Amino acid sequence: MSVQSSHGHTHAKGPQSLRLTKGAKKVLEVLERTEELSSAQDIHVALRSEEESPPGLTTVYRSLESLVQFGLVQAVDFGDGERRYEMVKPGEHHHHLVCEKCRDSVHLDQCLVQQLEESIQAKYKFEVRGHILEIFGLCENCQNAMAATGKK
Amino acid sequence: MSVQSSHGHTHAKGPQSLRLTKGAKKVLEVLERTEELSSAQDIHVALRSEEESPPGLTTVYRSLESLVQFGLVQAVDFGDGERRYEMVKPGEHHHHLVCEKCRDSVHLDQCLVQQLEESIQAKYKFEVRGHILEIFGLCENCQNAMAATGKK
DNA sequence: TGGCAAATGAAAACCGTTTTCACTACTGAA
DNA sequence: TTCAGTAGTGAAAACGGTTTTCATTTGCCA
Repeated sequence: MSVQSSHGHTHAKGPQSLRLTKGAKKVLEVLERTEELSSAQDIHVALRSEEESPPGLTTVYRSLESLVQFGLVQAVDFGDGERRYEMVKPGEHHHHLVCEKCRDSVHLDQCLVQQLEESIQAKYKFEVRGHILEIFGLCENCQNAMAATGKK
Repeated sequence: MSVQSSHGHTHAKGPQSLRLTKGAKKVLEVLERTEELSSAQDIHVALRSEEESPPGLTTVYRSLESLVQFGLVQAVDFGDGERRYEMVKPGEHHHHLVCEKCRDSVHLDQCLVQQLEESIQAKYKFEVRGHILEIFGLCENCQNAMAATGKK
């Protein structure tokens, strides 16, 4: 897949040929320097605080969609009704530990599911194309905080 | 945790003592005889087609919430904006293969993450309390259908 | 039976996301 | 360089699942 600049007339006939639009570049910049996962609205807020004429929310959503198609960004869903995004480091694929208390998340360094896929494929004749795995619980800090206050 | 009937005055002081309300029972009945995952709206539709005075959507949502708290039902989120629910068979914990085409889902017979939890706990000092793992792809039928029509 | 808290339903509020539509910006061709 | 056409953008509206509000009903208990 080739990534080209915005507004180029490509004569590619793909469903939609992918371009890196201006807005998408700004979105990507935010994600590049953000350690944690960001929601579309997070990104929008960030852009508004630093750009003179920041892209609107709509454009942020659209940019994220195409960045995901590019494979530059991956969407992560914790099932709390708000999708989050992060840069894809090439060749990396990983999951998160999400603290239920402070919502901080930690990357697990590699994909824990890969080795399962083959056996699933064989056993169920199911063509695996993707998966979500997110692990919830309490980070060390919150464990301590709760122990201190006696809350459960 | 004790499950009691609706409207009972329990003198338990828990945050909210859990009761199995009339609406929740009906919701549970639907889930009991449903093989696939059901959304709140699925359940509501099912109830409307078979009850003289079916619980409203609001009640279905509230029932599901408490059934999840009871531990009788688990919520599953595929990240498509619609939460689904299923009965928890005691002691069972599993994940799903979800076909991206027809949305059918197959239960995996056991939890694939359990053995990971210990090592995560040790390595990250993270207290694991739960996780989501759902695997997406194409079921055998849809693979064949696509092969037949040449679609990709 | 009367009182009261819990349960319920309808409608409205919510909130993240998507769609619509008018307008702007860019590009390639003439 | 201008023109035409297409892609990108933003504001506002639409959407859809879920939650909240609030008035009403239900059923337990004294």
